[in-house]
Amino acid sequence: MQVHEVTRNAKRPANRVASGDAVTQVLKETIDADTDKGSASDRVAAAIVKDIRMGRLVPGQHLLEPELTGRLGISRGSLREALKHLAADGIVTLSRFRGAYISTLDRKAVYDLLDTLEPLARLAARKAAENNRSAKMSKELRNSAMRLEELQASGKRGDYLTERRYFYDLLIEMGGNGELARVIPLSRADLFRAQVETRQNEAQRRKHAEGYRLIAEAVTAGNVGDADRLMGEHFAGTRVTMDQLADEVFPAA
Amino acid sequence: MQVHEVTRNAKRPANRVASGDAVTQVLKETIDADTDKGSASDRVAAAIVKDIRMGRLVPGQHLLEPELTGRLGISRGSLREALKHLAADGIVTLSRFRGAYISTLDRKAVYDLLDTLEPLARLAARKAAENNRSAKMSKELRNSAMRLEELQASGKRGDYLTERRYFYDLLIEMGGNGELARVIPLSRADLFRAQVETRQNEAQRRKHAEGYRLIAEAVTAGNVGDADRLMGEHFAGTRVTMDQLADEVFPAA
DNA sequence: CCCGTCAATATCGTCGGACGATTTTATCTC
DNA sequence: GAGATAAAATCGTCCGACGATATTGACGGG
Repeated sequence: MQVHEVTRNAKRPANRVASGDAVTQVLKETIDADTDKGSASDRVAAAIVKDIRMGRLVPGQHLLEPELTGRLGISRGSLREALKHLAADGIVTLSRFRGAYISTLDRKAVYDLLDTLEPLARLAARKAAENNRSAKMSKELRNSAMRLEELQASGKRGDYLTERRYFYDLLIEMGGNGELARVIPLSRADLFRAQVETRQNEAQRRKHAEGYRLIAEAVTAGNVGDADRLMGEHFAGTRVTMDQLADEVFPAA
Repeated sequence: MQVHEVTRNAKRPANRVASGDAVTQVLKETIDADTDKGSASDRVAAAIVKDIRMGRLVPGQHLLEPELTGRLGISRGSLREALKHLAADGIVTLSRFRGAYISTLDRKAVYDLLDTLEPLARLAARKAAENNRSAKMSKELRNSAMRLEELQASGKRGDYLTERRYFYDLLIEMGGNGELARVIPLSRADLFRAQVETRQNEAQRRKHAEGYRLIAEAVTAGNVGDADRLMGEHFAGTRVTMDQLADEVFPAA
């Protein structure tokens, strides 16, 4: 399970300039600006996932409770709820007396994730195509796919991943399946993407971004079969890319 | 996310006699006997899911923090972690100042759950069939399917659901996909089953139990295609059963 | 007798401090 | 320099407290 940022009411990612501030303030800002509602632990969990996307937290990184409570201005109890939540989603790994670490995905974990995520993503695409009644959301989905191609070209990796998350949130919201929104491991996919994103070459990245545009077109055209098939091809392409990446990208867990 | 009872190392359900004790002791016993490891919040969450399977907690039921901490002998903090976890998995619904309730699934939620669960269950069946190397686990899976038919006939609903959960845990463990174990909403399926189980007629129940035997045979024979197809037919049968059930089984959420 | 108003109660979300258990690190001795 | 010992760090759990809000019950008027 992933961090349950409210998937309904998917929120357009803010186009914030990345001020290279002291890390001490970064998480705090993230919370105040973007995840301003929900319980304290939900806000913290969402902020940590976002910081993974933005590259401010990297796989393997050590998270200390005293430090985080200090930075985020919350109590240990609330922080522990957030970490427990993230651990259940496989975003962080908790080890007693030693602290929490941002999880690292080895090669098998990545293929397992892709195998599990694919049927859910295809379901999301089918449901969205079949259920899409809102012209506004259709337009927003196409816009998001367009922004993805722009962000890919501009090299803003963190913003690209945040926009990608928004794209999936939109797709799921359009499909109207609340269970899918709860189950689909988008946050773990964020972790996966953050880990491999910088290791891909230009062609791989471009193809990845193009996939979203094709999917958006099929979905907004109400073409259920194409939406499903294109999402499948998108995953097939991702697997090919993974096959091409060196082993060092996937440290031993 | 569902309650992450350690799915690896799936534990055979104890054939405990249901002593109709004071409810005050029931949860406590459940914890001590069956969920004896892991953190306090994990034990509590697992115990609550189990009590839902056993019919000791019913959908819509009100859970009060002071009462539960008293019964279970844990602090409020640990209980809150457990409730938060269960809420993320859609097992309980938290509403501020009003308490926690066992979630109730309306008709749409049930169909959404089935749509989401089906591709994951089929993936589990395929992976188990394709990956099954342990003769011991194959035997255990067939035994579990056999016990399911016995328990169905004997009318022990709670034990049937617990065995069913064990069957799925086995299947997933055999498949060896750790991501699937994390994502598949088995606890929510438990909630769904507990809600509808008593409303099904004999024929519906018998067919349901038979499905597991067929699946177990295909899986242990290493027949990937059949395993996938049979799981799909199993879900198709479940949908037919749901279509036949009266609306009153699915209260307004 | 019914209904609206208002106070008392119940309940959650969060906080801060405390303790034991265990790992990690630093210090000291040889 | 290596090993043993002590100190520090860190998590898991518990307890008590406070504010905020919903629920409940009492009270009085119509």
